[in-house]
Amino acid sequence: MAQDHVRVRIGPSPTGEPHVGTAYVALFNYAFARSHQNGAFVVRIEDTDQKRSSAHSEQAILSALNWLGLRWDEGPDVGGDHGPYRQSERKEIYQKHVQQLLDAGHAYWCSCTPERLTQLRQRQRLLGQPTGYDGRCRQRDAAEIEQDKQQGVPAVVRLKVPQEGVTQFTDLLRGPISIANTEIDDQVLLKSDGFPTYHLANVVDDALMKITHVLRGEEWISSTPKHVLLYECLGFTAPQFGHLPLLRNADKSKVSKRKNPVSLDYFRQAGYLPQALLNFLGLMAFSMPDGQEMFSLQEFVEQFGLSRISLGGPVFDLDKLLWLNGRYLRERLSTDQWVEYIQQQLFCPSYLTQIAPLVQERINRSDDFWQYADFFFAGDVTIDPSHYCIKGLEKKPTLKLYEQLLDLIATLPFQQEQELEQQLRDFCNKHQIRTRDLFMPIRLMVTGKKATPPLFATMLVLGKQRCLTRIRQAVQALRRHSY
RNA sequence: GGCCCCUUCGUCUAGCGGUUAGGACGGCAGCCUCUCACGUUGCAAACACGGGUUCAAUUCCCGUAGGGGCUACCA
Repeated sequence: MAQDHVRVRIGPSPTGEPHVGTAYVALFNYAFARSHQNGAFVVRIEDTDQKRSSAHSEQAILSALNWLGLRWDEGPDVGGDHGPYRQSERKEIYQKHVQQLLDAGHAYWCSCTPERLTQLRQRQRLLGQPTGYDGRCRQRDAAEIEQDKQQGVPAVVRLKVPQEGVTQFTDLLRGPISIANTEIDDQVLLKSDGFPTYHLANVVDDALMKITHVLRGEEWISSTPKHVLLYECLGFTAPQFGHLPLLRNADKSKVSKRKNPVSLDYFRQAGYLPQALLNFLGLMAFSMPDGQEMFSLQEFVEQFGLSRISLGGPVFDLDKLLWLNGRYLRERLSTDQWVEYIQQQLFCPSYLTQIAPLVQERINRSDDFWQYADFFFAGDVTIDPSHYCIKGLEKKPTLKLYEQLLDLIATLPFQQEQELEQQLRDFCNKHQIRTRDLFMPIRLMVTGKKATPPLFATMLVLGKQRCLTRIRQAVQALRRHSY
């Protein structure tokens, strides 16, 4: 019996917060699978970057997708016939295929140093040539390679891309796309730590997992020819590719946490309903035949079709999401359901338990609770932007400083109060500002108040995403404000 | 710099050769109303530009411009 059912997958990389882009691509894959007879939707964890991947992040991503109600048929948690579904558990499989490529002469060992590669790229760029590996290690004989290996010289395996010809594929959404092979780099397939790169792992897994259609972000278009070549070299039939337009910031750049809230945890936490967020994502690059803008996942699936996808990169517009969420709140939820939602999402005991000790020691009557705790629940805490000024600092350097602060905070773990405090103190030191001159504005940004529980504990309870969002909002207000 | 992708109101989009270029968010104005919100009615607002093809181009083709992505031992 021929296996011709549609199988699609998403391959989130567990390297941080669950990203709204992941949800967007997941939604379209889900809809594609569900709109076909016996279509399968697979989740595969692409954790080949040892340094950045974490189990915590993987958990957060799966949990966020679950929150949205996108159920998958196969995945690391639910299993399936094509597992394991975590790339870090498939190392031998990749190893085997790398060997196959090596034996067939489609790949070769390369021990060029990062320094040489950097120089090479600089030179190529200067000459207006495509940047890429120059093939120096292509001709090395077995003895040389063996010698390197004995001496423990770090080496990678590269794909031997043909130096002539053109590689073509047909994008499901855009038609034929072709790229000259001279433009294709001898891609690294196996890193020196023994892990595969995305390109190898992805191709091998999609083939072995019998994926029929690859719907992924547009950012992958230019590496698709590499993948096509890899399928050929490995003797696999390539799946069909469709590249979805990228979600954008207001300035049209690829949506990013610097310019937008992008963490699914943020949306959950900020009181967006999963149905509303999903609906909104479904409005990105897609439209219903009848123009309907409010629809369930079920309805989306029923009407879904690749031909209804538009290609301009949609700006992720919070205003419209907000409006849509409002409609769900008042049109789709009964009072009882909303009460339940509030209890679970806003006043859930575990959250209150974090807040209570901070407030308890500074009040005399429990109804003063709000006075010290409102900002733990409020969405918007903006106050007069003049409060965000830093003593003795002009507007421009102040804004710059806040940008750097945002960058710093974005990288902090938000686990321990002392660590957070230390990092922010170091930040002050580095920029030669007195801590009190920075900490009060931060306090006002994240709480809207001068008197609050200790700043760092407060920030931890609020969580990184909310802190970032509030500071970002405050900085924008300050930018518009004249000194 | 090189390669690739994209281009309808500020934003999300409909349109698949002949339309007064439609809807939604946001904006503005009116109505509703004890306030606010909701709701509702109306208004302003777009086919990037230049060549073709065609009786006819927003729609098809080619350029230009603009935007975006990629250019890692990250995905």
